Amino acid sequence: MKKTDMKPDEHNEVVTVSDATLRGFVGYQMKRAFNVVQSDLSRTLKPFDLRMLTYTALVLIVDNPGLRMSQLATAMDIERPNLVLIIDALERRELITRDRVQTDRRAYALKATLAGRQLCDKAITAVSAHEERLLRDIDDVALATMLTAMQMIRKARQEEQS
Amino acid sequence: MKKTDMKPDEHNEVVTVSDATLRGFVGYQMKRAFNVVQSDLSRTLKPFDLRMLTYTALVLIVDNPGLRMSQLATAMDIERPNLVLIIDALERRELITRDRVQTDRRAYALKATLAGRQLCDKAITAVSAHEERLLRDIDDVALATMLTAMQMIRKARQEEQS
DNA sequence: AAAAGGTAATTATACGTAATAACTAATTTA
DNA sequence: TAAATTAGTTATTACGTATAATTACCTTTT
Repeated sequence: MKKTDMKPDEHNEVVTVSDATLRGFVGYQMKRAFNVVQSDLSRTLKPFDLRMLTYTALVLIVDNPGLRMSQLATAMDIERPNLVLIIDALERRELITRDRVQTDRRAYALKATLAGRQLCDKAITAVSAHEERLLRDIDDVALATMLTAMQMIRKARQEEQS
Repeated sequence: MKKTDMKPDEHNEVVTVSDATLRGFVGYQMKRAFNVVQSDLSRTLKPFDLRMLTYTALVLIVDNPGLRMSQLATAMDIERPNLVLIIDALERRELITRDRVQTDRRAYALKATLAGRQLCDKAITAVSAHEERLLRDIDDVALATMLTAMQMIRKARQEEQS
């Protein structure tokens, strides 16, 4: 039985912690792994003054010029209210523009500025390098299998909710 | 190119959102998949009035009677201060006891009560059933590969930090 | 025995992410 | 035109995570 804590047992008390029950759960493993990936990602994005969600939003805006906020919220799978501050931050730094749509004056068309596109490119390069380093010991087939499985989990919910 | 939003294009504007750039990143896929798993887990634990972390702590205490808080924090990979409220909640509901260790009166020995063990068993059963349902379309080999890959990601950080 | 340093748990605080209700403004529909 | 809907916003709340600082206790050294 694998133990996570290997201190010597001096007082006949618990000195090793068994997570045998939890280890087989996908939720448990995924949470632990995601913590590692996320903290690596946060560190990687820090020099660009981007957070996980501002980065995601920026990439999607660069790739989809003219996007509206509600579309972006749907794509990011977050609630509209939570997108507002993210967009505010990107606009304040002049990485994106937020222009009223002529045909629907309730909506904003989001577009990346030149500075936004340049920062986005640099950030993507940095994130790629960091992921490659973090995942270098996992072979390509296993990685592809994991990515496919994770996409299936996303789809599983979509089907459940409809 | 796969699009996530399939509304009809009525005004020649962006109506589909491409996440092609992000889709290949493990961090992106894992965040999305983890959101699904976590929200399913939260719903599953709600009837037991447990959250993800109180559940994890309870299982580990049941499996490791006499555990100390600092050991539990290490095992859960969270900071000691953040464990305090979790343990408070479990103790308040009399699912665990928190007794001073005689040989080291700074520390507490954590043990599950009978009620704690019973609730834990029920919760584990419910979580197992929900995970099985969520993952039923993923074959066992792919699942095992994913679990292994996620454990390797955890180890990758350990090595980096030493 | 006293001093110095370390450890266990706690308190307070802050940040990032997520969910909800309630609101304004604009648009669509009935 | 009135009613319902949609886009975006504000405010609030909750959860998970991280750090600094504090108290109490332990261990080691002298």
